[in-house]
Amino acid sequence: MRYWLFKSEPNVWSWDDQVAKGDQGEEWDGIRNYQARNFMREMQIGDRGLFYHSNIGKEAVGVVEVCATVHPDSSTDDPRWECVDIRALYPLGRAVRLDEIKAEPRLAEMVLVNNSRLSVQPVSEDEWRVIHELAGSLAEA
DNA sequence: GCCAACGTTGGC
DNA sequence: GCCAACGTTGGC
Repeated sequence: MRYWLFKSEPNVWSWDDQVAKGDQGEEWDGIRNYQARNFMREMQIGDRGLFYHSNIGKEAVGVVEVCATVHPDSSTDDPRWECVDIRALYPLGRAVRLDEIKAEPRLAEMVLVNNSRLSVQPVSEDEWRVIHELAGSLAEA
């Protein structure tokens, strides 16, 4: 199983919106960046991801699971763009803010810190554990 | 609201 | 295939 991070502006699509979709999940559509799309192509069902609020909040708020592998993005006719489906699994014990992530030496290599514009990105297993530690959540939840 | 960083586009 | 111009993202 691999770990990822999904960025969303909460005024457009928030964690609460994601939770409201329930177990059926929702397309992670609208990605128009090759790097991000290529990461989605690597995703497997059951992979986990952090749900991160950009712009407003700037914090990781919950954990999602990939529930459909990559398929055409229904929000465009352009065949270049594909996406996966994700569903909400559980909220973090508390939100972990970007400034905390930047202040944590063990997270200095996170893509979020070094390439803040990439909207879908991989997270290492160590980083995954540290985020959960900061959130007061069990990584195995 | 500003602007730096980055990605994409298109002319050559 | 280079690179200038432009558009977008996202932190501040």
